Amino acid sequence: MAVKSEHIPKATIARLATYIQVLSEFKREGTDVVSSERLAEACSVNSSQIRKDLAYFGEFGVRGVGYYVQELITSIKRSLGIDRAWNCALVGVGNLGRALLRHREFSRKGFIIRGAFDCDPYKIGEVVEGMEIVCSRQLPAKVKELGLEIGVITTPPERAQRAANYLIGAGIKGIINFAPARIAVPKHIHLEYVDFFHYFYAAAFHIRFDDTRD
Amino acid sequence: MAVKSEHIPKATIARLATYIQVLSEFKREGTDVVSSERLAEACSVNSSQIRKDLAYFGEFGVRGVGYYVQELITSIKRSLGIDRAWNCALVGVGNLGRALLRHREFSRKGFIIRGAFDCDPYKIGEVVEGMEIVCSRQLPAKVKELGLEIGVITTPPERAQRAANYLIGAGIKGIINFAPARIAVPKHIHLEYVDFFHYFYAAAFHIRFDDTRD
DNA sequence: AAGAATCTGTTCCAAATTTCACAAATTCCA
DNA sequence: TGGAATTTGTGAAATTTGGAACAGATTCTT
Ligand SMILES: NC(=O)c1ccc[n+]([C@@H]2O[C@H](COP(=O)([O-])OP(=O)(O)OC[C@H]3O[C@@H](n4cnc5c(N)ncnc54)[C@H](O)[C@@H]3O)[C@@H](O)[C@H]2O)c1
Ligand SMILES: NC(=O)c1ccc[n+]([C@@H]2O[C@H](COP(=O)([O-])OP(=O)(O)OC[C@H]3O[C@@H](n4cnc5c(N)ncnc54)[C@H](O)[C@@H]3O)[C@@H](O)[C@H]2O)c1
Repeated sequence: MAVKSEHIPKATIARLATYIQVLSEFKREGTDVVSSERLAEACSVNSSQIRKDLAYFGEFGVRGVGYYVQELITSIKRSLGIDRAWNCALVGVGNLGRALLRHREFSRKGFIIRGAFDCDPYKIGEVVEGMEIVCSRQLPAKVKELGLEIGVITTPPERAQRAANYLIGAGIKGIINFAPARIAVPKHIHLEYVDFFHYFYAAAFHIRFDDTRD
Repeated sequence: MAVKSEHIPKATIARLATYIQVLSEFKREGTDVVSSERLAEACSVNSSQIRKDLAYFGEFGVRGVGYYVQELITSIKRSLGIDRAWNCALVGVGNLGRALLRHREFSRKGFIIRGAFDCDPYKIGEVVEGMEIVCSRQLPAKVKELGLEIGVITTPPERAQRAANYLIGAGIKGIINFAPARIAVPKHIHLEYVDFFHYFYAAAFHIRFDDTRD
């Protein structure tokens, strides 16, 4: 994939995800071509922002016409590296882990949970959504065997570092941490934090202070 | 609460959430005082970033000393408007909705899910985590009765707009949308999108392109 | 076929955000 | 008590990000 520029802003990656979502809706509605202006409106961003975001990766539009919806979806997916499947390991099969396991959309979008790991002996052996829960100690073997690349941590926060250590030792390439705990990883491991409370805090802050401004 | 400045960057709000998380860990470990330098390291940010973020809301530190951990947690919480409880409505009690309902941490942090709504007749009447699922049509009555302020949408994406409409009609003040669909809301309603795929896309992108740079 | 209309890609400028650097405040210690 | 050692809060500099504007490419219209 040709990345034209060195560094791509985090915000651009976030917006590209939105573009895919909205473009998919357009496609479902039968829209074949879309202008940056129309896409911008649906995504609540500026149209030149969209054109600039896309320009990091190439030229995907046709002047005087716009963007072909399906083609643009494909191009963005290739740009993000999601034009192929990613094998994931889920560590911690509790409430949230189960919700993720049962969510069909993950595999549909190319993120396939191929291993479910827990350390609770009562859970090991249980089958959730056609997937047998195995002991965390089997991580190294399974990561190699199944080619797992992304680790998803849904353990309690105090166990997140240990789960990360297992994953890293097993040779995982990136980690998505749903537990509300900072964890330390070597520089070559990509780490994403998913903090639900962040969104609740932001909502509370804005509700409280946006319109009680007197 | 005294907000010193007009506009506060979204990124600042996000970081404040991280600061609370890390400070809580420090507190648990028995640390009473912390410098911006040490906090910065734990949060992987620049120390003057922290000082500037805090400066939006007031002066919470002591020169030559640092910040008193408990005091700073309290100050940040007050700054964000989470020094009180927020009553929430959960709309769509499926896999994800149940995970959220069962998650004790929400009420512990002051976000109390007081109403669970669904439109599936098979689910209405069921009790999850001590909460009876009621029909979405009861939203207006319940929002008033229970003083619900934040609506949490965990319906399928094609129902997200309808759920939002119910919530808005019922007089909710803000919405957190876990469904992967853009929704339209009036300007006075605060809206947060939670898109899990965003994190997976970002991970895929960085794993693929950070270290295959040749 | 020529001119009007449309819409992208890109350059240039403005605004916002982050980082640096240091004066001011506080503590510690001799 | 005074001077060294810390560490905050903040103004100024540097960097990053977003937006306006327009040349260049394409289609539409007559
Ligand atoms: N449930 C939610 O809606 C929700 C929302 C936001 C964040 N979270 C966070 O997600 C995480 C999981 O939440 P949950 O509600 O599913 O908790 P849970 O207690 O239901 O599940 C945690 C699971 O992790 C397993 N586990 C513990 N240590 C482990 C280890 N070292 N290796 C492998 N597995 C291990 C436990 O056996 C358990 O099955 C928590 O950190 C929580 O704070 C959950
Ligand atoms: N499960 C996950 O891990 C996960 C992860 C990311 C995103 N999401 C998103 O969260 C949403 C919920 O996912 P899920 O797995 O829980 O789906 P689900 O199908 O298990 O649950 C959806 C629930 O919403 C109810 N519902 C439908 N229309 C409604 C309406 N108008 N009013 C009230 N309730 C209504 C349904 O009856 C059902 O109980 C989806 O949009 C999904 O894409 C889920």
